[in-house]
Amino acid sequence: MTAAEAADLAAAFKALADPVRLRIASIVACCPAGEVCMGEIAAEFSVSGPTISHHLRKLREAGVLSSERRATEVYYRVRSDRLDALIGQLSAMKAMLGQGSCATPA
Amino acid sequence: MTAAEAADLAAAFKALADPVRLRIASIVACCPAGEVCMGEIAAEFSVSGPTISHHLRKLREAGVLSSERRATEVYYRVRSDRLDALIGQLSAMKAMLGQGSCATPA
DNA sequence: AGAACACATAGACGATCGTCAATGGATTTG
DNA sequence: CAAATCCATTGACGATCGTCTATGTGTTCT
Repeated sequence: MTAAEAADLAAAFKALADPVRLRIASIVACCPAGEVCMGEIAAEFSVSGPTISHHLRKLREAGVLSSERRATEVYYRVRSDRLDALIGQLSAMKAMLGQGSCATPA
Repeated sequence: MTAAEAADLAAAFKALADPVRLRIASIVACCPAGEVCMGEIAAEFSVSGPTISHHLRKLREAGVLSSERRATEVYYRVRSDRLDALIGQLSAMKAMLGQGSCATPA
C-alpha cells in the first residue's frame, strides 16, 4: 500500500479510534431510519452537546458520516462506501496472512 | 454495543489510526513468511528505529500483532482473531444500514 | 420583528501522541 | 570474558486530542 493510501485509511480509522465516536457510528448505522440528529445521539451519552457535535464533525471530515440539514435539525448517516474501504483493507490483510502471495498490499 | 466493547475496539482502531502503523501492519501481513523482524520493517520507512519499535509496541498492546523472540531478533505476526473482531464490527454496521433491524449493535 | 429551538464554533485546559537522540538489556560470536 | 548485533526503554520536545463553558448561526413560530 502506498503512503497516500495509508494516510487516507489511517484518517478513517482514527475517526473510529475513540470510544464515543465508535458508539456514535454504531448508533447512526443501527437507527431504524438510517439517519439521526445530534440531539438524539447526545441523549445516549454523558458528555456535553458541543462535544458530540465535535465528534460528529470529525466523523464527517473523515468520510465516515454524511450530514444533511432539514429545518432546524441536522441528520447524519453512515457512508457505506467508506465502510467498504475499511473492510476491504482489513480483509486484504487477513487474506494474505503468511501465505506469501501479497495481491495488492503492502 | 456496550461501552466496554466500544473501548476495546476503539483501542484496536487507534492502533491502525497512524499511517506508519497501518503500513507496518500491512507489511507484516503481506510478508512471505508471515512474520518479520524490526530491522526489516524499519528499512521500509524513513523514521528512526526506536520510533518503529514504539509503533510495534502499540500494535502489540492493542492485540493487532504478536511477537516472539528468536536469538537476537524479534519476529512479529498479525493476529487474525483481532482482525476478525474489527472486520466483524464494521460488517455489522454495514449490514444494518437503515434497514431498521439492529441485530447486535448499537 | 422577536423569541425559541437545534446545532456549530471559539477558546482554554490537561492529557496523550509521534518523533528523536541517547542509553540500556539480551543474545550470539570471537 | 569481550565485542558485536538487534532491539527496547528513557526522557524530552512540539503537536494534537477530548472535553468543557460561553458565544454565535440558522431556522421556525408567534
